[in-house]
Amino acid sequence: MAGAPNLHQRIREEIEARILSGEWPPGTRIPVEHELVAQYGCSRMTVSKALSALVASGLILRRRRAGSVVAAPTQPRAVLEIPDFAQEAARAGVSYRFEILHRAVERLGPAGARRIALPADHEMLSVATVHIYDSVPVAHERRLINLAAVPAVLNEAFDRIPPGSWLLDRVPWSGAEHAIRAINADAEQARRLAIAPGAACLLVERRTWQAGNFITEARTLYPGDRQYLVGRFSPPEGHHDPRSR
Amino acid sequence: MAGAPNLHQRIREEIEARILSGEWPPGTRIPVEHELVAQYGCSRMTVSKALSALVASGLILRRRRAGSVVAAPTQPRAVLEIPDFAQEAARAGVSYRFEILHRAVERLGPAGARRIALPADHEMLSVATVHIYDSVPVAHERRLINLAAVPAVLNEAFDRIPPGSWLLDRVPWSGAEHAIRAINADAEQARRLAIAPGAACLLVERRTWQAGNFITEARTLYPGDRQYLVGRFSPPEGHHDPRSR
DNA sequence: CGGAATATTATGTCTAGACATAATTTTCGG
DNA sequence: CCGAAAATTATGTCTAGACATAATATTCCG
Repeated sequence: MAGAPNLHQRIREEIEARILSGEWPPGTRIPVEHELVAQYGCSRMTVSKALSALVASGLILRRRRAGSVVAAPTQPRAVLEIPDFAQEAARAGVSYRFEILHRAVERLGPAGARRIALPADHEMLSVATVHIYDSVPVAHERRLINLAAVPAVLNEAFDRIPPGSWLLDRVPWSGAEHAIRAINADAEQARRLAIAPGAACLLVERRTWQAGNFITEARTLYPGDRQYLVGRFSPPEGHHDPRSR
Repeated sequence: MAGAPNLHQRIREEIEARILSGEWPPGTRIPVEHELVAQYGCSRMTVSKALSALVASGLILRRRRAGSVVAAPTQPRAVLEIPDFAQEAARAGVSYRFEILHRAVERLGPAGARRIALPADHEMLSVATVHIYDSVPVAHERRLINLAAVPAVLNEAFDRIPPGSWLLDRVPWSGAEHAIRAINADAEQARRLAIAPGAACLLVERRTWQAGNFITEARTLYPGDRQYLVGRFSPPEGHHDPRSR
């Protein structure tokens, strides 16, 4: 008798509410499945589905025989979106263009090898790009692309699509690593971004892998006076709006 | 036929592998459930569980009658951990202490009201803290705590536990909002963090709500020359290591 | 031929059982 | 009283069905 009732979702939400409201603090034992079965008048499978979802979202822990307990709050986290420049500009209603400042095949040096945790001497395509919204430069990007993993990149001129979008469309990735830092812009960077030398900038490093093979590294510099990166997060995995619930 | 076999997980992993390897690019139709049932010799419930997990992780989309298809890659994201200073120091094997630089009850001014999206004039406890690892200041934090939501904070001296940890332990939160920026340290901030005036710093703003009520805002300033914030992320929700798979 | 009614299909949710397994409790023997 | 063996319990996984629903195919009729 189903198709829409979504009873398991209702169970999930009611337990979730009690946890988030503080009624059930961390460590509280959740009613055992067979009690919930009696309470909701459904089968154990339905209850189990609700509890599984709560486990997946990190709100509860289930242990055989010991029962289910409310999990300790996880360390706060923010989700940092790394937008595609063209898409972001389109949504904001501004024009977008980019310029390729540099393009060369290089061998990976010792500094890069350390960052990427890869033996040096791998052949990389090195590309420097500046991204421009309505004639205002918004980001400066230096990118390394592993030629062994993406040989086709040699045939791409990047005259219509910037390297980041080109890779995102073509090359699947299964793992990524990010680092975020603040740096003072040097003379070259300041000129490219049309800001004062020494101005604080956000540097986002992003490295991606596919099946254990290094694909690409992007080091993107954003002027720091604009609040480019905003993340929202609700405990642990739910998709609630902030300011609700 | 149960208890450990985890067949649904195996099905999930095999489909996942085909998607991540590029064998099934976005838009590819996944074999319909009854084909998977035949292929794995299990019930439809088991297959459905595997596919539900793939939906939850954003790898596939399921539409009635239309079948399941591989989802378009989501926008890259990084997960930014916001560590508890004491815990982080303990893990790193360094000593931790903090100093309260300022503490006062204030009414929310217009600038704060704009950031928090709350009417001004709310009573807030304002606290400024500096966090120190092995006598090196690692962060400067200015915090506002909503007295209407957390009146008990008036009785807390913060002589043993810093305000952030105190709140995390006591007050549940259900929504948060973050902003990340780079700024040049002013004279006061530079002095507190023992860095050069004008040095680039990372400013992380974090605002939390509970049941629609504003709880607290923390504006934490990190010296930018150290790479404090590292996020890792795998598409969309898996917990794979980078450099594997 | 075009639009409306109908049939088909794949997923969505659910039930009422089953056996498996891990961890705790209880029992029992020394 | 203590430690080992056995019973108990709660979750973990699974099955073979069921009806519901949304979207697409097909048929039918004017």
